[in-house]
Amino acid sequence: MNIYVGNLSWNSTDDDLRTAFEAFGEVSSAKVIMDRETGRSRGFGFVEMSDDSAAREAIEGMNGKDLQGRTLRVNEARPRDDRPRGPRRF
DNA sequence: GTTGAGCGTT
Repeated sequence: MNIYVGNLSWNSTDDDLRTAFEAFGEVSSAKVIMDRETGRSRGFGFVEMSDDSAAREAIEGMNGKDLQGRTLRVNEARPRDDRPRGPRRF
């Protein structure tokens, strides 16, 4: 189960996400997306959980919650292939 | 020591 987590604080890290979601179940993977060009946080991330039911509980439980002063936006993630990632056009 | 809507580098 892939989970999208948005509205993160810019100093939030992967471990912050993992720790926050491990309260609801087993977190297989947690990652905060950083801007590849600037190296700074983009303010959102993804959490992958093994148990789907725990993931849904985490979504309902973490959505609207507060992490490092920012209100979280939690939802089920979309497939990655949904967006082109090829060479940037000018 | 900057900024604030969104869906990730493999």
